[in-house]
Amino acid sequence: MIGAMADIGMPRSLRILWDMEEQPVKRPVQSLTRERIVATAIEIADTDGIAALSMAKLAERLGSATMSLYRHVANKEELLIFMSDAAPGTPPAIDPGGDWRAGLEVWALALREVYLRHPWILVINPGRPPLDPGQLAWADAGLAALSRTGLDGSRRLAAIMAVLNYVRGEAQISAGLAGSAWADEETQQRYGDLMRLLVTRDRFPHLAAASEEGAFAMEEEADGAAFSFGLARMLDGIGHIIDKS
Amino acid sequence: MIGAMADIGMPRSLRILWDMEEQPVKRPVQSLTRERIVATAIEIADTDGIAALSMAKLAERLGSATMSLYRHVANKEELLIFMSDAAPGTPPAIDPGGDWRAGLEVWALALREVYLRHPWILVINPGRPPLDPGQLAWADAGLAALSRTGLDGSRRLAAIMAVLNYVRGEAQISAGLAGSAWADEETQQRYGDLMRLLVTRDRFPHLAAASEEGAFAMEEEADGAAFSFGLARMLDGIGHIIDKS
DNA sequence: GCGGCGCGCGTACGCCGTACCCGAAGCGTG
DNA sequence: CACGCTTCGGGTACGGCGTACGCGCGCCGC
Repeated sequence: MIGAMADIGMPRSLRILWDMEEQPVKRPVQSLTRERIVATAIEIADTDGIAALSMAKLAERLGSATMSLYRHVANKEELLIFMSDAAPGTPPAIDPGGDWRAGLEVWALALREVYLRHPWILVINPGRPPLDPGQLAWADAGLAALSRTGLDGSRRLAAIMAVLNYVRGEAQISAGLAGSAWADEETQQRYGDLMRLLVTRDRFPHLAAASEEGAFAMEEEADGAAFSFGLARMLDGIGHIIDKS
Repeated sequence: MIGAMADIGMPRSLRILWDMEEQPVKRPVQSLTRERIVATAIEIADTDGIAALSMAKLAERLGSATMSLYRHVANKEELLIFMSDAAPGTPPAIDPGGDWRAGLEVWALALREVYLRHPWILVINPGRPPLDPGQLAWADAGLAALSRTGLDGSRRLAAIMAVLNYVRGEAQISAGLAGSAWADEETQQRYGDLMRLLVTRDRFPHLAAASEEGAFAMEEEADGAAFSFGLARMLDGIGHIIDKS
């Protein structure tokens, strides 16, 4: 099977990821392993941001020389692929027999949590469809929630992709703000002030109207509220076609 | 007013952006202008990708020395902010009196087009809420579509943010694939083969079930279809609360 | 005429990813 | 036991990046 993959022209990174699953251990003792490298890289990216992750810094944290890393990863891009396969962990177990909406909501919330804990996943662009074991496991978990809904296969897939896209988009903005200088409360106060200053009725009439109704006061509350609202609308929409099918 | 902004502690980049609007021209002749720099930077990022945009390359394209750019932008990060303000252009004019759903759909499609034309917008993380004139104009256009729906201000804002988040998430994945080696048809064929090879019933039961129903054959068609499906679900969900209000 | 200032530029520095080559240790084979 | 091969960790070196800093030129108001 692995051979077949090579024939098809699977990228090196994916071959390694799937090989790993097939033949679990059987390695000689070695101080530097891919697992350790990837785990440490994730640590750095989580705490200091993806921009602070350099091969030199990573090696220093591992107590090794920079170039030694290249025994285990082909280059930095491959390291990032390994990182984004490992970081999400295992998806929540969704009961295929349970309520589809509750299941999908759990799934979406877990996914958002992953993105908020590892915001750099949203920044590194895979440039290819999800084919690593990690991503497929998450897709499978999402589909589990919809398995008894009567939707056909392509609809089920389209539905979880829609939810995933929404979660991804929201998380990216949310994570971007959380990790910046705009996170603290005082600066958010300033944001409201600036908004009221810049949004005038003649320039942005509809924005001004919403602002006068207190839209931006609302926005200052827990950002989870905005996320839940959008998610609920998406689930409403999915429910709409489930009822009709 | 500009003074007030400075008092509040507005970042330099935003002050420039809004200043520009207030006092239109009145500049001496100068060969290097911020407008020209930003426009050329956008050109490079669009055609060669954001990774290919360096200050040196930009200067070369402009026929100037690298360090001359720093007379007009504080640093590269500020340049990126200027770029993402300018690139989206003016939003489509939405008739506030028209059908809200049609209006929002036009808005979402235009937004997606912006993201596909300038994929780098999705990669650079603003790290702050949208406060530049460009972003606010788009928000205003989106809100126009909902102005007669009976939703209150914060709901209208939450609704367009939900749509924006979805569009953003979808565009990011879609743009990532479009610009990669997986774009051509032959490789997509391989993607289907790999999928069928890796997705086994014991490992990913629900994914396998969807696959057997031809979910991945469907996925190979125009990616616009998947986008429209998710957007329709989101709009269905928004319609659901409009009807109830 | 002249001082100041805005503009474009050149040099230099530290950090980045990584190509390339070397030495040491463990292994099966003669 | 000797030997070569393979595998692993490391060191050096290079080109490219963003940008701090200082210089000279030309235009402007006085």
